Amino acid sequence: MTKYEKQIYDIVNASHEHMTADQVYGKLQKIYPAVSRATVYNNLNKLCDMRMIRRVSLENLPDRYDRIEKHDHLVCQRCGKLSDICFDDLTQSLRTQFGDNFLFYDLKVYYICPDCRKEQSSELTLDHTGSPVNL
Amino acid sequence: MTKYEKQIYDIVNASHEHMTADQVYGKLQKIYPAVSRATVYNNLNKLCDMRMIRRVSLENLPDRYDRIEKHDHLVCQRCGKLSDICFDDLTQSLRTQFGDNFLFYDLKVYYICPDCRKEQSSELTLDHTGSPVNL
DNA sequence: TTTAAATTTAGAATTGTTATAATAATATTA
DNA sequence: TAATATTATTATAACAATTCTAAATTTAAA
Repeated sequence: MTKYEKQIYDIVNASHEHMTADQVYGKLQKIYPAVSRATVYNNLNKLCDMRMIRRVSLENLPDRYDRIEKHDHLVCQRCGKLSDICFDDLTQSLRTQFGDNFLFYDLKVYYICPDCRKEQSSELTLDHTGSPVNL
Repeated sequence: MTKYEKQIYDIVNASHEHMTADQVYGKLQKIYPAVSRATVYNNLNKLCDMRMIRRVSLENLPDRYDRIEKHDHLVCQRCGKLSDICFDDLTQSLRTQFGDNFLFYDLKVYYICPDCRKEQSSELTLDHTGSPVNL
C-alpha cells in the first residue's frame, strides 16, 4: 500500500461525509501539496476495486466515496444531501431469492431533509426550466 | 404534450431495456430524422420532472430511463446489465420508520449475470488497470 | 547496481450533459 | 385574421467529472 493509497483510504474512512473525489483531493493536498488529481482518481478506483471503500453514485451529482461497512443511505430529493441510515438487513432474504449469484445491494431512501422542508414552506421548488414543481 | 415528448415517453415505456439518452435519440431519429440531441435531453428531463418516467443512475455509466411503475433492479456488477425484479415492497416499513418525510426508495441488487458467469470460468475479470480481480 | 515493475504527474482527451442564443412552431389575444 | 407572446426546437458551445497518455519518478527485484 503506497502512502497515497493509505492516506486516501484513511480520509474516506475518517469522514462520514461521503466525500467527492474533489474533496478527497482537497484534504490530501493539505498533507501532500504536490499530489495530482490523477493520483486521487487512480487510488479511489483501486480502493473500490479492492472493495476497501465504496462508491455511491447519485443522479446528476459527482460520485461520492464511503466506508465499506454495510449501511443504507437517506438522500434528500431536493438538495442531494446524503446521510447514513440502517434499515433492516435484506441480505438473507435476497440470498434466498437470488442464490449464489447475489453479491450485495444498495438501498437509497429518498426524502426531503429538514433544511429543505423549511425552505419549501416559503419558496417553491423549481424544475430544470425554472418552473415550480409539486413534490 | 408535444410530438417529441409523447414519442420519447412511448419509446421509454415500450422498451424494458432501460435506454440511455443516446439510445432514445437513436430510436427517435428513425421517426424524426432531423431531431436534435438537445430535444431528447430536454424532454427526458421534463418527463422526469413530471414523474412520468424515471431516471436510473449507475456507477460510471450514462443515466438510463425507465417506466415509472414501481420495481427494483438487478445489476450485473461485471457488465452493468440491468434487469427488472420485484422484491418485497418496503414502502410500508419505510414509511413507519421515516414518516411523512419519506418519498420513495431505490433498491439495486448486484449480482453476476449468467453471461458474465460463463466468461468468468475461462477469462478473468479485470479491474481498471487491467489486473485480475476476485469477485 | 542494473533492470524491471508500479506509481505518480500534468495535462490533453473523452464523455455525458447542460447552457445559450437564434429560429421555428404553437397558442393567445385583439 | 394579423399581431403578439409563449413555448419548443435546433446547433453548437461550454462544462464538469473522469479517464487516458506518455514521460518522469519511485519502489522492488534480480
